[in-house]
Amino acid sequence: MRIHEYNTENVTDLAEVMQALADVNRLRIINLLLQADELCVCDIERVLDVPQARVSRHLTILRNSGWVAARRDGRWMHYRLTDDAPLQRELVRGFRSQWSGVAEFMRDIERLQQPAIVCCEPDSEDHP
Amino acid sequence: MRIHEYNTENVTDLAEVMQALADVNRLRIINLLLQADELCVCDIERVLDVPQARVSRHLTILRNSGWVAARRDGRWMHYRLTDDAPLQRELVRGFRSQWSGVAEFMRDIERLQQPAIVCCEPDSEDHP
DNA sequence: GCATTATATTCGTTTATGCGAATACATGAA
DNA sequence: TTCATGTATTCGCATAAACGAATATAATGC
Repeated sequence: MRIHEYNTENVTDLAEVMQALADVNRLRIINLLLQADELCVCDIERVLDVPQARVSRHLTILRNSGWVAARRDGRWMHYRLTDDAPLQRELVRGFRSQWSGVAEFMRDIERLQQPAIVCCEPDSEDHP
Repeated sequence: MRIHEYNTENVTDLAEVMQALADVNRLRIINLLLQADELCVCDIERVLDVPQARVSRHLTILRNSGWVAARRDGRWMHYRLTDDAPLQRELVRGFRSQWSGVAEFMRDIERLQQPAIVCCEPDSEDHP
C-alpha cells in the first residue's frame, strides 16, 4: 500500500508503475479514461461488464501506483487519469498512438458512448 | 511461450508486453540495452551483478514479449532491443526522458562503461 | 433511527511469478 | 573424444496476484 503519491525515483517504484499496466482490466480502464476524462465506478463496471468488486479493486491498484486520482461526489467516486505524473504522462502519449488498433478497446469506447450506460453526471462533462 | 514474434492486436497481448516491464531485473536490462545497443549475457550478468540463470530467464521473458532479439555468435548470445515493434518503440521513447533520474540506472550504465566488464566483442561496436 | 445505493475491503482459494540450485545443452578448442 | 565455457532449462519452493462471494463502509433519503 503506497503512502506517497507516485514516486519513480528508484527502479522498484518504476516496476510497480509498470506492473499496474500488466492486467487486462486495468488497461481497459485506462483506455476508457483516456476517452472520457472522468468516470464513476458504476460507469466503468457497466462498460467493461465485470463485477463491481473487481472494478473497485483494480481502481485501487491504479490509484496506488499513481495512474488515477479519485474524487468523491456524494455516493459516487469519480476517477480520472492523474495529470501530474511525468512518467505516466509520457507512457500515455505512447499508448494513444498504438491503442486504436485494439478491437476490444474500440468496442469499450463505443459502449461508453451509449448514453444509457452513464449512471451519474448525465450531461455535459466531456462533450461541450 | 509465445510462438508469434510480437503481437499487440488484443488486450491480452498488450498486457503481456507491459508485464515484461514489471520487474526490476528486466527494467535494468532494458536500460543497459538502451545504452549499449548490443550485449551478451555475461556482460549483463556482471553489470547487474546477479546470477547467470537469473539473467538468462529474464532475457527469455523479454524475448517472448517482443522486447529484445537474440543473435548467436559462437558461444555467446547477443541481445538487443527489437527495432521493429511499434508499441515497444513508443514506450522506449517515453522511458528515455524519464530514466535519467533513476540512480540505479545511472550506476549500471557507469559500470557498463568500465572496459573490464565486457567479456566478448572487446572493441568498437557502439563507440565508433 | 432504518433502508437504499455506491463503493471498498476481507476471506479463502487458485494461479502466476521469481528465486537458487542443479543440470542440460551448445559451441569451440585441445 | 574430452574438456572448458557460455547460455538455457528444470525442479521445488516461496511469495505475490487475481478471483468470486460475502461483508463492510459511507453517503443519502425516508
